[in-house]
Amino acid sequence: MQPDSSTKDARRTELLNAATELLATKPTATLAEVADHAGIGKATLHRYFASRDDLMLALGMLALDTVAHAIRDASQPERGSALDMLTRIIEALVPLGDKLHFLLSESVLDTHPDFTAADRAVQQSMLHLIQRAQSDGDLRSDVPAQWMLHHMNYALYATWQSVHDGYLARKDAARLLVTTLLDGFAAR
Amino acid sequence: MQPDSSTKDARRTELLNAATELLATKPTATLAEVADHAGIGKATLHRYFASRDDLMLALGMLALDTVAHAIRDASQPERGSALDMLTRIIEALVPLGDKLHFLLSESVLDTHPDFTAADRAVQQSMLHLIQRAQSDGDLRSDVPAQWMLHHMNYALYATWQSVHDGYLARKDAARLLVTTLLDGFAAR
DNA sequence: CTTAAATGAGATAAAATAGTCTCAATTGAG
DNA sequence: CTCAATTGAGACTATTTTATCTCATTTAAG
Repeated sequence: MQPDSSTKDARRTELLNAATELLATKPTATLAEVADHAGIGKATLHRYFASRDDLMLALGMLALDTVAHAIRDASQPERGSALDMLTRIIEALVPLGDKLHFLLSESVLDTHPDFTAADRAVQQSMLHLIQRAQSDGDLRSDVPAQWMLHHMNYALYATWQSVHDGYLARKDAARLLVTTLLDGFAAR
Repeated sequence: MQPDSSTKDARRTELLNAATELLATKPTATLAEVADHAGIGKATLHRYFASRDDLMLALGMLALDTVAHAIRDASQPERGSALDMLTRIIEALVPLGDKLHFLLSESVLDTHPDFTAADRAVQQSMLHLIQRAQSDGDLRSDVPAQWMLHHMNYALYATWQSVHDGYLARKDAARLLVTTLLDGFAAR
């Protein structure tokens, strides 16, 4: 009868997550492959997303939502310094590497104003956090915050990939990444 | 008359460089777009590379050759420590970021044994260099060399992109990347 | 159970892309 | 200059992918 909107939403999200999983590692996958991987018929896929472009936009938006949500959850501004917050955020984002793919290397999304605007907002909030850590004297001030952010984004993605490909233990990943970003590789 | 093989080779390489330029930022570009961007007709493109797959493989191989060559040139084993060599290599690789794209995120190439073997060889030589720098006490020994390598590869690509997109001065790039990798972001 | 909505499978149509072919124009070696 | 090779433009075909449509089956609310 009446479609239960919450159920339908959940199904839609599941579908998007399955699509993310596949497209993050094989961006050229066919819509038929996406439907297969999600375990649904391609007709159904089209009922949820009229075109490939629609799907890509939804994927970008979900990625953004998920990341933004993780950042909010990990922030807990009342607890700890800006650097502590950043550390918690990094730990929270490593498992979301497949979503990050859409924020870093999906040039199709660059043409969607909705997406680019929302993306800018998320990046901006991260930038402010980095700048606060610089003011606190916890992060170097002789390195541009913008650079740190960009570098961090790619490092997050690379780390997720290491875990995904089986070269790095999931539980080691965040710690290794944080020490790499903060302390670098040089021996002291 | 007789085709001058060196001229023809040079033209082929120019073609590949143009293709690299486009496909590194827009991996889904059409063959017609590739031909356009290279300033040639698509018929000619097909005369050099029978299929898209052929082109991709040639791009991967050129990327590998270029990178391997840059590494050899920058090495100069007689001059300086392993860490010095690594630093020179990083400086040399930043401008080759578009080539790196094919070594990092072109899943099509994973199915070409020729490519994966050659890639493995290059990565292996870099790994040995990192391990030497660890033995020398110049790089931390409590961080896996394999991880450093993987992280470095992505950092190189991210840096090239920053320059390419105009967010980072070409002349600042290598220095910033080296200090990031070696010293990290934490204030001392 | 009943029934309307949602789904899957696959046929089909439409569109995009890859790849082939022809021919006139250009190039470059001799 | 001459001539054979190479090229570019675009028509054309083949193939792949996207998108639509139909209909029998499944699902779940009431």
